[in-house]
Amino acid sequence: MKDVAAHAGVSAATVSRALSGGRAMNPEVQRRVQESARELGYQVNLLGRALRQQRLNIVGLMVPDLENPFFAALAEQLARTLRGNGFELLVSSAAGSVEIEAHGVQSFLGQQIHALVIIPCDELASADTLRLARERVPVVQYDRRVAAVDVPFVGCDNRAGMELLANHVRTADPAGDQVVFVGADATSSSGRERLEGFRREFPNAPALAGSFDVEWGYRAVGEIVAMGIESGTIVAAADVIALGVLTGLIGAGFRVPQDFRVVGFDGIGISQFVMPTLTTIRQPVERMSDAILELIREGVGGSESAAITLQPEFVSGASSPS
Amino acid sequence: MKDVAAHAGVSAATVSRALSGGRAMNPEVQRRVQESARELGYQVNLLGRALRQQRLNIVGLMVPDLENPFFAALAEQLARTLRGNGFELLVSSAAGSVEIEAHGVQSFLGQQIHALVIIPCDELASADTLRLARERVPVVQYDRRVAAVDVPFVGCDNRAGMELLANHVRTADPAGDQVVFVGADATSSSGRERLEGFRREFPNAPALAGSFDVEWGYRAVGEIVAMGIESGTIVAAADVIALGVLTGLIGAGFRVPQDFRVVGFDGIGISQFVMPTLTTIRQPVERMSDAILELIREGVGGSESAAITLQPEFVSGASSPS
DNA sequence: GTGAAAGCGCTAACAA
DNA sequence: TTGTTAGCGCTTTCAC
Repeated sequence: MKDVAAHAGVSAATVSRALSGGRAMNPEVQRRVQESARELGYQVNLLGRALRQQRLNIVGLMVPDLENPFFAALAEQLARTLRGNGFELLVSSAAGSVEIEAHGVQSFLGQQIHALVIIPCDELASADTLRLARERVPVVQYDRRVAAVDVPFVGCDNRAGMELLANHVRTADPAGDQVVFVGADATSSSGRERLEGFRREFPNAPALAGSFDVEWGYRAVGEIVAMGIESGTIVAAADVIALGVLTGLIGAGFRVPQDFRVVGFDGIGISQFVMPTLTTIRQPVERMSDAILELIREGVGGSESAAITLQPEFVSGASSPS
Repeated sequence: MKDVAAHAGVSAATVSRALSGGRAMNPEVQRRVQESARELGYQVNLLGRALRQQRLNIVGLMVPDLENPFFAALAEQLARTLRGNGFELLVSSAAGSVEIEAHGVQSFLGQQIHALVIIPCDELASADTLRLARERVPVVQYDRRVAAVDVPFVGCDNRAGMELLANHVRTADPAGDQVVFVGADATSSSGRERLEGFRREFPNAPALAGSFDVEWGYRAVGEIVAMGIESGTIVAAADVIALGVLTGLIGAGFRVPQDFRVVGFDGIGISQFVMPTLTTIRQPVERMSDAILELIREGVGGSESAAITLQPEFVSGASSPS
């Protein structure tokens, strides 16, 4: 920076003003400084700036698992939204572990990020991490909620989504054949709420519990067959699970949708193009990202934490390629 | 930090020593300082530390697209490897754009990251970004290579992988029925090398070009049908593409593997559990991550850039769930 | 409109 | 072994 100042024949303060562009100044001088900077290949040290300003214009996103394509899609969309508004998004994965999550959040905090967006790993065990983070920086919970901690939340209405799915299932199959729920772990709010939503609609249908990944859906088919069920509708708690279910069904020789109908939840990323007739519930990812941006801008001030629950929409199954 | 020093009755330098744990010191004092720190909820400001030390123990990973599950898998594995060795991995996505990639890399550099790992967007247009980064920090190219720039590379031998696939295809189908390649864009080295590998094995087979995503595989089925092909083996340049192909085939009423066999490439993440009979080539992700760690540790010093090309392995198609 | 100077939080060299 | 001091690169008063 000193070099640029010398090269342009001004002081370091002027270089700073010329490049950060905040205050009014002689445009001719500004141009000269910018040219010198380019010529010398100078690039501001964000650490120096952040140390002085006490904040970096970076938002951290902590996800439970990057290999879940729904989280990847959330990350991509959030990055897009923030990028258009002067922020950079950096993503870190907890790899399913509460300890790694805690450690990663600590690292984010140490870097003086502007805000933290977190999809908590565990409805209970992530609470301490959230409490800690909230003392230092604006925090938003995304998609999954730790209710015990007073931190704003943005997500979709999982129970309403299940209601939409249930209506579809009943319409498509008024005879009321077998319905099975292939759920995820109940240690996340989304998993629990979707199970509750399903139970309210189909109190007597069997519900299996697993995790949010393809493998579980694949294995669940074995369990369903073992129950003696050979046709019906399978409601998966997420599209990744539905994908595994479809794979398992076809591998086991069933026909879709003749033998089994499969519906999912999330409606995003890869699943949009997976298999025929995957009907799903689409989460309003753009609006959720916008809501997060808004919270971050406000600094997530009050002790009165917002809980922004947006409405998902029904998406009918894809047809085959022409 | 001053507060902790006062609380423990020592100087700031001692607090620093006690918490970063580098130098020898009175263990009793160290314990006291650590206790004070915990009591006051003190956490080091990594910015201050990095500013002083001129480096952060963070490695940046720039990927073309987080929604590609193969890249997500690479990111997860790299994070795991680095985490075990004192580094933190932060991920940023270029969202398919060279401009966003350049901007993200600039941001990483401004943060004084310890090293940059990059899966370049474009075999040509990413060159400037690589050159710029290499001036400031150790850089490793991963999976895709910009040959024009002298920056070390870690990846797998795509041509050898295609050879393995070809052997399988010929064995499974000695009659030699129709083989079609559903490729990706040739603006990435992996896309180009896999196409070349295919061409060398099947000089006369048709090869379609598209992109590394599910949607393209799905659409490719339409093109194949339009060519009048109604059975054979489809070689996809990546598992994500194979996934789309399978979806398209089944949606169009074909049977797999009776009418069409499908093989993929990458062998990682979601694709491991997708559909029956998806045979693929598995990239040695763990060994690739280890190689990257090694390069980062060495500081990627010499002007003689390494090109570490590891051997992939053949993975036969999955069977159905029991 | 611009420069001089102070200081963000930390650590490394040196002195005690 | 510990304290003192200087300074990493930047921005922001406060004078001019």
